[in-house]
Amino acid sequence: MQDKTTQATRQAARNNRSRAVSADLIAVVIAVTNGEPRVLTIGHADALPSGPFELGHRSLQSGLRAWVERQTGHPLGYIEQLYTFADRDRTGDERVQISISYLGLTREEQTERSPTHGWRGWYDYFPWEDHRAGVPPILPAILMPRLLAWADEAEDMNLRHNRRQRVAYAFGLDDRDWNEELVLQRYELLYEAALVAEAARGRDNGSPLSVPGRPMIADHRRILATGIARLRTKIKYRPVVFELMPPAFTLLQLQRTVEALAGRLVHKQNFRRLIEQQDLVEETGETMSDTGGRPAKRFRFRQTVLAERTVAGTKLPLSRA
Amino acid sequence: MQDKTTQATRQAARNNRSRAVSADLIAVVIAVTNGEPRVLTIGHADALPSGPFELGHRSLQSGLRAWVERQTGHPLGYIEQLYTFADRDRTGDERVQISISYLGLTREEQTERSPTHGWRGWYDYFPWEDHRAGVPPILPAILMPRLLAWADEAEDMNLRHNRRQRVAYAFGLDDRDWNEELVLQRYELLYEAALVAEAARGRDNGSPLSVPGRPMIADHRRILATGIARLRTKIKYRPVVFELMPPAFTLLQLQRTVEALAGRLVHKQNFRRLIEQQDLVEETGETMSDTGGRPAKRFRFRQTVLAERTVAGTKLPLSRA
DNA sequence: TCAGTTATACTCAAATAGAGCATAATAGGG
DNA sequence: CCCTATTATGCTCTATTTGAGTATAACTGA
Repeated sequence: MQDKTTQATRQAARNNRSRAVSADLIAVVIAVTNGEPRVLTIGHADALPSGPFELGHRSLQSGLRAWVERQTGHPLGYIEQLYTFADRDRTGDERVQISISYLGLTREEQTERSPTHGWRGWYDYFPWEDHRAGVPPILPAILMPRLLAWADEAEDMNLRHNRRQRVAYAFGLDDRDWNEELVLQRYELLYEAALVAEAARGRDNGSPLSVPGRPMIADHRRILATGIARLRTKIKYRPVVFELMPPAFTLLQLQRTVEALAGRLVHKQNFRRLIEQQDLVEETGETMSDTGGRPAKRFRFRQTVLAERTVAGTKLPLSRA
Repeated sequence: MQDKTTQATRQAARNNRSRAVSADLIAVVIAVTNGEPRVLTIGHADALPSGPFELGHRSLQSGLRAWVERQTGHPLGYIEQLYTFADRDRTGDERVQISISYLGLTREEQTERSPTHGWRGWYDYFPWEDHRAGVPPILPAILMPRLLAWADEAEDMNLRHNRRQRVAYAFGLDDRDWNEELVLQRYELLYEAALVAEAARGRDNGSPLSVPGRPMIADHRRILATGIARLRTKIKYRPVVFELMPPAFTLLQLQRTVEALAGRLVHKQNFRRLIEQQDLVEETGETMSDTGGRPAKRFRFRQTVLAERTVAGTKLPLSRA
């Protein structure tokens, strides 16, 4: 049934030339604890869990789960693929390295401190991304002036104009709104403008400007940015937030989690309206009287919505204020 | 700066265990010609262009471009990554095969017929996906009865219920709307229910039911479904349709292209309203008097929107009728 | 009992989306 | 030249959806 062209192609896939490939699995594992989004790291909080895809692994996903558990002891729940990229291995040999990155969502267990891994607030890496308490001072004070200076230092007029527009768009300048999804674009601009530590590595320019945000090894911070961007996009149309919630929760807790992820505040009443009218949750019957004020009903996620609509829709109101 | 845990991890990536990996690049290349979406195929229109990622390739993308050009002579414009998956190589050796799939958008050049490749309407592979002329007869006549029968043949009550719900959701039964984005979910249901030819391959069940849609080798039809789903989703929030358009076009031509992709019709006046108010296009000044009726203005895509908003938004009105 | 705080129910207006009507500008056939 | 068919284009109208604000309700702690 298979024809010759096809056979030839598939045959080629098995011959020598493609042998020098190794595949790494890299995990961006997120939890939200006490209203802060956190990422699972290893080393000195400067690396994401990762390891090679091996013959023993039944699938990419199971290989990833195995690595994360081995390195951090933390079992993974929900995971989804982020992106695959290839790098010529920098250590000199002819090997080509393929990295397949995943986004994982869990809840941070009451685990012991460990020297080999830990949870770290993601805004440590991206301090300019948290707009819950208004625009972070670092933006107008440091980043924007430097970004604009970088844009203006371009010789070519078109390049200058292009840089300015990209900055304005990514950082919501002029009359534009801040778009919390553009995490990756912002990181890349900062990288291009050499305003993150990673940018200095390859080069020999000796200007170690004090530069914001904790760096990571290799391109791990970039991968983290990709994961954050994906998550910020996805919570708006899929019920993934619930992967980060305990079995029962109040609507305010749910709201705080969404706000933590989005890095911006939400209109409380509208948030409730949207959640309720979508039938995403049901009351447990209990009520919580924790932080002063009227006790809140507790809810649980209606697991059935996952069955009903495998690709269910969820909407979240992210106000502009 | 790097700590030991990390070094050890990255070291592991280079040792023996991960050596037996080869990476394939697979392309879903789409064009829209005469109001029909078409996919670039090789062989007897039963395979997607693909080939191994090799040392000579500068990047995954350039490797993909090289393979597509070599196999089809067709240069690629816009491409984006779709998904990466791994299979144990079925030919018996211990090799693990990683496939990285891409979506490419171009325009079909006035090329010669070729025995080794060609363009094929994508609805040949998914006849149930074209709802432009109403619900395709194949759905009520063949697929729905068989799908429901498949759901009911489950022993377990919960499984039965779950199957029914998935079918109802994916195919828009009862009061639900048809959701054109669920291409992959529908294909997977049909696969599970053994209603596509590919499903019979691994098994020895000898019931070669007449089954709809042209099959492809391996999992290529599944990859194509992934690409179609991605494209149908993406045209709603990114200005990617224009990659498929000639330099100048009328609004109706643009509309027909969108309809071809979405597999459903669009409200003409609202379509224009949306396109125009988003400043996506500008008049060329010319006018077309082709198919009877009042001549239409010709437009071109405002290339600057790509610069203005690297991740620009686009909205399209997909009516329910 | 009062002040502070959160929960929850509603109301209102602006923006968006879905549909339909009306008019304009062509080609082609009596 | 007039009439008909056909597509282009401009506008109106209504139902929804979204963003925001007001008004109560139900607790805790002083």
